Amino acid sequence: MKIKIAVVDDHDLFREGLILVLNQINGFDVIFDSADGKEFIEFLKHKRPDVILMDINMPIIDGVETTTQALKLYPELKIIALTLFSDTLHYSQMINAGAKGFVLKKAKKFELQQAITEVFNGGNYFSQDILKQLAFNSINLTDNLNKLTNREIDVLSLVCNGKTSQEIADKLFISLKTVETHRTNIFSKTNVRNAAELIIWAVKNNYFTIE
Amino acid sequence: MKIKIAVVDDHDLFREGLILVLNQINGFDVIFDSADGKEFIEFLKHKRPDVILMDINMPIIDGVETTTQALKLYPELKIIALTLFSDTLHYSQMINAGAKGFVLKKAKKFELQQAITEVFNGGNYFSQDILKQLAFNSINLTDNLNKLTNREIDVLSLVCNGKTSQEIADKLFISLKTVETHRTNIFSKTNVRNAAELIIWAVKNNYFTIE
DNA sequence: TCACAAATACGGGTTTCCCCTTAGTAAATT
DNA sequence: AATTTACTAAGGGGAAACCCGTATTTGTGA
Repeated sequence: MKIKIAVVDDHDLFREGLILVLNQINGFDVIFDSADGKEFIEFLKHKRPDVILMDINMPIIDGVETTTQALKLYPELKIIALTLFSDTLHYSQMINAGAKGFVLKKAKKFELQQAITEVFNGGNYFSQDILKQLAFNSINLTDNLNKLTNREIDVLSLVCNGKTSQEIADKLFISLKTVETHRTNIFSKTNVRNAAELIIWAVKNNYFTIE
Repeated sequence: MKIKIAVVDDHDLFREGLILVLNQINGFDVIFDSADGKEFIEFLKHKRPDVILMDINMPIIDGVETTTQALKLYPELKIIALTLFSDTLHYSQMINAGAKGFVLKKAKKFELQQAITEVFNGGNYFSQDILKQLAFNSINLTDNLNKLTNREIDVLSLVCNGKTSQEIADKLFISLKTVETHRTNIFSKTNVRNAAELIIWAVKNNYFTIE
């Protein structure tokens, strides 16, 4: 019995290539692929893949949101985040959303194969780069008594992408005032004065990567 | 006679997949691939591909530098930039380096096929996304390429350190209004909207390093 | 079920930012 | 000598950001 895989990634060339790579592997079968989280959610109504590879950065609905929605409907789904980025912000969002694994796009075929197999068998898989990062941060940030909440991390992520408060409000479907509250709280927790300093803080603490 | 293609990209999964995609296409033959610009330059001593697909962001030697070096040695090489980024700075650098084409990684297989064929036949290929952006920014672009003045770089550096305009004014012994003028001019030259985006731009373009 | 943290939201006030325009001076270029 | 570029500066206006405090709802764990 082959492992049924779905691939959700907006980069067409990457997705097409990935499918060929996966189908070459014995025991793997890509049964669905899409450039779009919405299409994927639709697909789940008809069929359920064993393992899903999900890009984080996508237009319309991003990987975090897609994962959240999918798991709300079908909590038994096994989703692996497949991404360019290795910073804590990105993967803490994906882990909060319920991802079972996290593999970087720069990984080799073998690592991806291992991740899919592990997750399929009910386990987790997080790439070495990420585990290192986690270890580093847990040492570094425990002194930083004040942790950020999930929502604050969402806001932080968008601030770090240069978004204005209004844009953040629109994206998260919350009011401008709420975003401002989150910003203020983040500033006080991280001990910075403005968005510029926050970005610097986030990069320094490996919460965020500028690529 | 098949078109001999080389692929230089540090993302293993993407490269592997891309090779499979290209070899599926009739008349295409990937004869070399590498995660590393240096290795590619070495390879050119022995064999010469018809068309090269080159990633821009790579460790050690990036795509711009690799392209420059390769064309210095073998000016007849046909290099297509294959990249995640669609910002003007990235592709103007690649065009200056001598790239014959520019395709985004989010492109579809057909577009890449077209690009390779065009370039192989002595033409150029630039993706629609890029041409659109060029047209849109054509007024701004020539200014944008004019680098920042010394004073603007002073201000940029302080903005990137999270300083407010007043702090910058105090530090440089100039008036607040002058700092604001510099800021505005920097924004328009770099095509960003605010300090947050400027920091991201500056880091991306190696004007500034955090840490 | 109670307590508490988290997320949401508003009001009102201050500061900073951002944009547009104009303009003087000095230095470099043609 | 004339033109251009860089740096300086300012006014004015509107938008965002930032800083208080307060308050309701929701969810989770004790």
